[in-house]
Amino acid sequence: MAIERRPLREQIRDELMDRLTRGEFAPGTDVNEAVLAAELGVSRTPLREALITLTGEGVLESNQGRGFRFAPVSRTEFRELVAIVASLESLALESSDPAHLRGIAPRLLEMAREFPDPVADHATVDRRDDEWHGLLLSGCPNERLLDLLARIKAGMRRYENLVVAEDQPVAREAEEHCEIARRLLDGDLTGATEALRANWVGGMERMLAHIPPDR
Amino acid sequence: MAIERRPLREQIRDELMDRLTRGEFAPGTDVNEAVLAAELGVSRTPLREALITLTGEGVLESNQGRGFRFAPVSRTEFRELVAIVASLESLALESSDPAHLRGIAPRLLEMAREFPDPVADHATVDRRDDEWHGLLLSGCPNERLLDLLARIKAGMRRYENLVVAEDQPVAREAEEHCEIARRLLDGDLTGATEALRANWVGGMERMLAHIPPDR
DNA sequence: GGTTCGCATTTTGTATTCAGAATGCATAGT
DNA sequence: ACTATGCATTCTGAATACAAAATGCGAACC
Repeated sequence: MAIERRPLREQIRDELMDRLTRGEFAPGTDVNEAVLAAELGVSRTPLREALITLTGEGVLESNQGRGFRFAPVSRTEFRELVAIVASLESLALESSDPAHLRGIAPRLLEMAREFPDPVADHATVDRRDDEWHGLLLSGCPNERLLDLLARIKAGMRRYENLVVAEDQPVAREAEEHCEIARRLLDGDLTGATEALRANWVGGMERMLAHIPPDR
Repeated sequence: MAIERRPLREQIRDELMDRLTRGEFAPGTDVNEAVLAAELGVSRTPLREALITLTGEGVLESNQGRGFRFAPVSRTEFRELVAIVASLESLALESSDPAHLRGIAPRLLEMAREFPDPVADHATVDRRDDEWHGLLLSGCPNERLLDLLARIKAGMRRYENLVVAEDQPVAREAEEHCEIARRLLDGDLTGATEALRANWVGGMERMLAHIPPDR
């Protein structure tokens, strides 16, 4: 067993992302460094380093003298982020080996089909969705692109807690995934890319209903 | 005059980027925190915070126990970055107001025409190129996208020092800019986007000649 | 009563200190 | 002569200490 040797700041960053995913931090809330550091059992130094990393990912904001706070959500920003991710995932798909895509298509289809299981909580749905997109992009050779996508998606995580799982939207999402998988199975890369874009735009609209009007 | 009130870490980050642009740091070199901090006249704490920020932008790498080093260059990574930036700038162009684009097109054309002035050093050429792309994207309403582009381009800066200014490539670059501007003038957004992609790919190929083969 | 000034408290921003890991060299052993 | 081990040195990683800015409250003044 290789023992864990990562800087504290990274472990802290991950822990904070976990807590964020669990809904422990509301957007707009500010961070009290001393309290949070004590809670995590570390000193302020590596905590601040993690906070700075998360700021770079758009999860937090910082203001001179006022410290860090969890970035507030806004419909505008959400639309902006979705546009970016849709573009980047499209690029990732286009750069992937077509043969590989055809190879994973059956599994993608399968995953999409078993998607709308008993109306699970949104955390489970989101995790499944992430897995699916992860597999979809698994053949992309552009490592920087995958890194970038991961970082941007981290910045979007705070939007996921706003919605409650609903039957109909989840079914729609699954249907769109099936569509993409079918195109890949046919070797229709252009069509798949188009469907992927549509999936993001559709998902965005389904989400937007749950995001309060802007600032 | 509004007096400067920014965290040291940000000022340090900018200063380091300046020095990087001036070619003071070779890719692959590692950072000695104590020395650099003394040189900048600050303590290691805000310096490290700046280093962490730059790591998030791809300018530096960090290894447990071994500190930070300027990320080495590689043809592969360069290609990856160009693909990303090309996609994102295309998206930015497509999200811009067509009327605004038509409005700035004349100025873009003008700038492109006066581009190949007496064979300036590459720093000047790069600065001009940045200005041009900056104006091109000035109408993009997607702020997150512009932020992201700025960060990714920061990560690409270290490639700019590898090339020496040459007459012919600079002329080619200018010609491509003219092409893009003309399309915008005609209101041909699709064509402009295509030409922009071509410009990035072309620029990449012109650069690749100067980047040593991979690791 | 309301507003403003000033002080106390809290919290962030930066510096300094301490601890532990990595590197390099010298020496001892084969 | 070459390898391996131990030690000294150097540097990073993390914690603590200090300084400065922001916030909140209360009293004095209008």
